[in-house]
Amino acid sequence: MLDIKFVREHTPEVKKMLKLRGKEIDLSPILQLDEDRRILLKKTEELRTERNKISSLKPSPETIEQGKRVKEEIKTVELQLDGVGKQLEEKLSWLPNMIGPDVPEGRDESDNQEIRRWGEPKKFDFEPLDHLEIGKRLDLLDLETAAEIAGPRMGILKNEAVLMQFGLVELVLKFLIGQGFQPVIPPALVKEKVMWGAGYFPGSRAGHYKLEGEELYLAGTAEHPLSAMHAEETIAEEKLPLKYAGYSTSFRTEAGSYGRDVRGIIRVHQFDKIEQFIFTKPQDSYSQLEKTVENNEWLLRKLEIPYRVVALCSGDLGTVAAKTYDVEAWIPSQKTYRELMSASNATDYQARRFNTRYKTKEGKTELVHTVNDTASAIGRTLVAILENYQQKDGSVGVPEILQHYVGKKVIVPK
RNA sequence: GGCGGGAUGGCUGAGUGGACGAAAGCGAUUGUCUCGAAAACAAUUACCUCAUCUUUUGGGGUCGCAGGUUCGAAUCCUGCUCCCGCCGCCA
Repeated sequence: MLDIKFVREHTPEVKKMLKLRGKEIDLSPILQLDEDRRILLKKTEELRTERNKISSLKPSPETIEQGKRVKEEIKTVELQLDGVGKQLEEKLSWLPNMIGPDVPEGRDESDNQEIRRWGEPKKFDFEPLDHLEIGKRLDLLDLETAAEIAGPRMGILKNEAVLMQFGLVELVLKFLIGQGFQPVIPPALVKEKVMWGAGYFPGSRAGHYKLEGEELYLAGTAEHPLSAMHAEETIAEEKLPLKYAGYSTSFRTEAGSYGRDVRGIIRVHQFDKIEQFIFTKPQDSYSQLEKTVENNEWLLRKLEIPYRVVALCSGDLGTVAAKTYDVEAWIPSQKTYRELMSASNATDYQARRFNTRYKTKEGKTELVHTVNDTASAIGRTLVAILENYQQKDGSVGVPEILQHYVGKKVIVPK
């Protein structure tokens, strides 16, 4: 969420941000509500001052009579103030974050800017199969049975794919622990206020599952519970940055993605993921963002999967993100790079909603910044491995770093 | 799921209608003392917010949360949340 004071004092910049993001939100109702609220606040406080004065006097029939009158007035004004305040917050919570420095301007995905590439896409002397076909032939993936059990966009991982998943989890967690991250398995069910605080509500409500009869949602990513870990807290400066590596199953309705990535497990309702989440001092958030991306690159290099790093343009940026890098792996069957990881600096947008602050050495309390990045979206990582390591005879090589987890160098048809 | 107990400042904990933003102790910070430290003594020690002549002054709010009663609520009433204990169930 943006600071209303900031919106008031930097209205032209906020308008420019909305334009760059391609959002059509009219600021005038927000500014009007803000003004109304401040007038009502002043009025309320004046009346309260009066009440406090009266009630500090010795009670007499006159003062009690006066107090009764003031009480009624306060009631009316407070009711108005409350109403205006709620409207303001509702409207304000739809505004996306300000755009960070060096974010390329653009309308959509096609304007994203490639930052760097690593590795050469492998030349196959045969037509490479897609991961679903490979998974079927090697008995690693079963989407038909999954569909019977749970409907479309679901998957069953089997055999070596399962071993690879656990291998990846261990590999990535150990690496991140070495980088100062605390491993965490957070709840996959979260309260509405968590979804709101993380910045996904109200905007992305439709993308998430709500539990019948409960005020709980299935987390769409470990980012949701992790972002709330220090809500309503003031963290000591020397504890920052606080770095968490959260492992969690993630759930997405994928509403609005009809027809996209329908084959295989690139886009499914349920997947497992390790997420990097960092609470940091404001001045360090952009450098932390770069570091998380380096961690992504470490993994893909270890797996020897060609990738590129892309900076999202203003129009493709998510609501909470001031800046986002996507790390995309080469997918041979699609002859293109596909998003595996996504790193964002949310600056103080989430911290303001959660009221997560830190105390500086000078004794001032300020909002922290939050940075989040996939460490490994395991399903998609498996896709990249299967496709890039496939061989002409139908077998799939196991990346060297995972061989000891899988117990073999090559997966052959059973 | 049932029954019982609880929630007050960084911590422990007092406070059952007005003088309470809140006793006392601990902790922390500063000072005196000391070569230095400890001890002792003294002082300071929550946060949010609005306005302002913006290292100033004044106002408002905050005792788990939300309502209510009252001229006046940490204190009374209602609902909720969370924590602790016992029983039940259970991986």
